[in-house]
Amino acid sequence: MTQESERAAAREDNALLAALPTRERNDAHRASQLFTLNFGARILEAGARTQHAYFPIQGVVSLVRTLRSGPTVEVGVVGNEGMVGVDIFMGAPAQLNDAIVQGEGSAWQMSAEHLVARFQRNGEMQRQLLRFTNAFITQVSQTAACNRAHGMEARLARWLLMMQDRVAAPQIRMTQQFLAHMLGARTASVNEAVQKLEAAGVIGHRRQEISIVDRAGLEAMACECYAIVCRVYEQAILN
Amino acid sequence: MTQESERAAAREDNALLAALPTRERNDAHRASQLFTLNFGARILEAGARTQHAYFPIQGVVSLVRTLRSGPTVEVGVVGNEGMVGVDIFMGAPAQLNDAIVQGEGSAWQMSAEHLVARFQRNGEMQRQLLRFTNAFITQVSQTAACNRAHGMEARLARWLLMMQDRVAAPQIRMTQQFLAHMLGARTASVNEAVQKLEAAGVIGHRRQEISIVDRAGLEAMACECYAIVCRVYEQAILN
DNA sequence: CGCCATTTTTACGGAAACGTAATAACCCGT
DNA sequence: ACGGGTTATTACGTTTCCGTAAAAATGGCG
Repeated sequence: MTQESERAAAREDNALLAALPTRERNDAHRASQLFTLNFGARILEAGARTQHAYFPIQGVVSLVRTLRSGPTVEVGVVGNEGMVGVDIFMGAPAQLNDAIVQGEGSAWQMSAEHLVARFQRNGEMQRQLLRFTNAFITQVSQTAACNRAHGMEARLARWLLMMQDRVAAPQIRMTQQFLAHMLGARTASVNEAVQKLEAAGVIGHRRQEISIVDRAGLEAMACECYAIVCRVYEQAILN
Repeated sequence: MTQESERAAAREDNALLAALPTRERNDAHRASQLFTLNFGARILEAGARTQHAYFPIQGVVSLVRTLRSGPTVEVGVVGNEGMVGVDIFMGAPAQLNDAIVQGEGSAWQMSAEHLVARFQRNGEMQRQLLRFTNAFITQVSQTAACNRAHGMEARLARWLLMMQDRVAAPQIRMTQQFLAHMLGARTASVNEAVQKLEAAGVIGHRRQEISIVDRAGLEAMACECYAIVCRVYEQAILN
């Protein structure tokens, strides 16, 4: 089996579920429904009790915090490698992030009750969920530091790379306005950064779309945070 | 029992352990040693396998991320209400934050093995640990957004308030240099902010020390993040 | 094919923080 | 009371990003 087909195969199921023993995996599937991730959909709402968890098969979900003072900031991003709705099994009454679909695709949707039941069986499912949650904590930590220390350009480069890893396509579709919401900045600032990256020859762009032209070059312009988060997820998924 | 003495009583044990049923609580104590939190001590090291968890009784521990590019940034802070070393039961090989003692005091130190064993008993201990971890995720998320959106002055005010809640003393001792490391800024920038807060009459300060003069005033100058994180911890600790 | 709403790009003054580094204040120990 | 090292403060030019808003371009639809 080539690397190519392995990658394709991996995208046929959520990686977290795929890592389960066959029996648990089938059980998880039976307890779930396929759910379409439509661009822009808010699948979790800040402040509301979380009713469902989502295990993305394809597509990307951003966890976004809206500040009273106005701006919104993305604190983490979840794709095939993880799940959305950790608060369910963490015993929280609610969570404070919105979860917004960034990249279209599909996900397994599991009710809170079903998820809790499976978590409490203390098996591989629990183990995988916790490992993922820990990796997620690392991602958010890194974002916290990154937001303090790194400039727009490097942060944009990181964001594009993380997004591409999860949509597995050379182009990324969204308005710069939307991107600005994710990065917690002005549209104009994002635009400036986009143009700098383009001038450097690492990305191309047109209305509603950015494409990665020179991945290695883009990685070089991204902050260390990209590599760090990648590594952490690799470790979390390996058994 | 007055509120005063209740508060004092609460500080005789770590709140997370104190919330356990007597039997589990005693068991946790037996599996732990009292550990002195000395100012500046690094009780967890980034990249190293976490050998011990710490349940602060008094004192404060900061979780700090060091970026390759130089600066250090605090991503979260833990006191009496929580514990340090969540990665142990989250099944991680290591974590990427340093844990540094910010406020002197003491803590229960429990070995990773003991903690894992107790976590896996699936009882109230597990439940409390997970609830705390979720609150901690919220804190880090908030910090991520805060670092992007709020200015030095507001962030400093928030930091002072959070620190004071955890040391339960009117003064906070540390150099502005140290503070700058926490806030991920220059000493000079911190100094400027300190002076502004002092000019506003909400804090006083002298070498190695900042004291809170007008708490309500300071709260008014802090960003929303302070109140949000407070509320989340309250909810996590209530059963 | 041209209109129109959306999206992108440009513009400009200003605020916040930075890098660097020199100077001043403070306090401990002798 | 006097050093001397640590800590705080001030200084200055520079960069990055913000707020606001106007101008330009893009592309779908009639």
